[in-house]
Amino acid sequence: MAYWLFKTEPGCFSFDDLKNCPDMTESWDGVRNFQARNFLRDAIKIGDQILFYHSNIPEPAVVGLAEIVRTGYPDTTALNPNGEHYDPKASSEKPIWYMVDVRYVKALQKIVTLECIKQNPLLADMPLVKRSRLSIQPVTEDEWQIILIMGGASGQ
DNA sequence: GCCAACGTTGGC
DNA sequence: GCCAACGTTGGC
Repeated sequence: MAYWLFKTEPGCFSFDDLKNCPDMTESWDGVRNFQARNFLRDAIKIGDQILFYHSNIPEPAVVGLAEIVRTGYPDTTALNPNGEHYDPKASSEKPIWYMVDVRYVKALQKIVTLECIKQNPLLADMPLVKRSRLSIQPVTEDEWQIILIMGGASGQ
């Protein structure tokens, strides 16, 4: 089992949106970055655990936990010319882009802000700190445990 | 809203 | 295949 950090702008899709979706699953579509695509297509497995991160807001932070319920499959939003994620190079034969399905697990007791993550030397190697633009990032087990402790959700 | 970082594109 | 230009992301 592996750990990941998924970034989202809450104005676009928030952790509450995930919590409130009727069937408790939501497709993670619209990823248009090759490195993140490779994680979605090749590396992410069912049951992998996710840190859900809100970006592009005054206080960016990890706000909750989610998990993978379906592994990578073609992202058909790339095929819709009227959609905002349209990519004219994609086709049903060559989808280029992939998505996964995720399920809400639980909110953290307290959010773990980027500021706090930056202050912790044990988290200095996280891509979030070093290469913040990557939208899907691997998280080590140590980093996962530390962030859960900081968020008041350890040992569960 | 600014701008630095960085991924992608395209001319050569 | 290099690299400058361009577009996007995301912290501030």
